[in-house]
Amino acid sequence: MPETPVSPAAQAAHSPAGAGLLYLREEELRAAQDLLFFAYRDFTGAADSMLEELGFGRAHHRALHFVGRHPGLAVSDLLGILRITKQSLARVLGLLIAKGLVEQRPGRDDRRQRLLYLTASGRALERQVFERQRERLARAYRDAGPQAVEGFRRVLRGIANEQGRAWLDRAERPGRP
Amino acid sequence: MPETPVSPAAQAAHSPAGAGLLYLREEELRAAQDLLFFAYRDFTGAADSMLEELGFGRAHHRALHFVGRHPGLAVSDLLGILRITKQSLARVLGLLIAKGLVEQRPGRDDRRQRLLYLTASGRALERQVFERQRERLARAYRDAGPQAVEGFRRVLRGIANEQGRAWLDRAERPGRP
DNA sequence: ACGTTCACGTCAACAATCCTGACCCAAAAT
DNA sequence: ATTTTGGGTCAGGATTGTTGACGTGAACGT
Repeated sequence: MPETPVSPAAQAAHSPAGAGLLYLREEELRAAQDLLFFAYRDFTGAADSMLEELGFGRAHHRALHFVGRHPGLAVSDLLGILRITKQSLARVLGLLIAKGLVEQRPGRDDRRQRLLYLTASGRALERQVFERQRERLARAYRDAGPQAVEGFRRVLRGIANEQGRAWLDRAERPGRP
Repeated sequence: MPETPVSPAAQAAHSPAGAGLLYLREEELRAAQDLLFFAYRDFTGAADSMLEELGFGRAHHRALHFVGRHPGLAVSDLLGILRITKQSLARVLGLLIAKGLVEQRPGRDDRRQRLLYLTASGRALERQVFERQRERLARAYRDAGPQAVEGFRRVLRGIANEQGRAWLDRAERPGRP
């Protein structure tokens, strides 16, 4: 007998009287604001001192990170991910390129493009910065367990918009989203 | 027969050959970087246009939010939450106070303190901004379901540091953390 | 071939938000 | 009485983001 597909919310609605929807209460949603703030604050903060020593800031890290995640990323795509103007990115990217961490190559299909790649030293640096964040993340994952991690991923994915999800998917399956 | 307490990570380790630790692989951790970025980007972005119309920015929103979450918050505590200097906060808070959204009252136990409260209009505004973020969050929660939400909370809580967790706990049980 | 559009780059000035250092007043602690 | 602490102010500087304008050359459409 095939089971009828039921959404997670619908499943919860079937649990003991009304209790199933507690997680949608205002207080729960407000707590999420706090959770996101503190987690993001501390996650990004973990890399700050290292970035600072190198004369970089978070903006540089973000650029470095996404170029590393998507080798051959087009400038316009990076703009779309970071949600900043090209002038703003130019300053940040210019420094990364000047420092030999990022390189640009003309696109094969469109020679106007300046596809972005991390250099070997760029990858090395990105890895170093990643290590600063990794331990915090791994510990949180281990403490929470795989089921919780799956839930974490599902919810965050749902908070991100369509474009964000497309890039998340692409990171798993290389190719333009 | 009482069950022996087993940590979530240990439970996972007992699952089919090695698969239990997949969620701690580097690629999984890297994906978390992306997830956090996109979710936070879009979550905070949801309120930006409203804030801008009012002549405020994210810094103002953060201050407004936490004063609302913790009525009677001391200035030094807000500094500790936001991780900014008092000079920086002074500008932001000064505007909120000037606009009649926040008020200060001397502490009862320590008259040097300037305890912070949202005014009625401050609360009204904070609620309006919250509504901008709420729907996105609620939809993500509904889609993911209560189990996933619990997981989300557990992991984010684990990413935040001790101080963050203390404030998270206090938001649930009013009182200084 | 030519006109238009597009990817990216540059220059410039300004804004939001954060920092450091210094100094001050008054309350609290020693 | 002296020292420490909570909060405030002044000032100058840094990071990162914005807007507008202009330019080059590749790609596209006619």
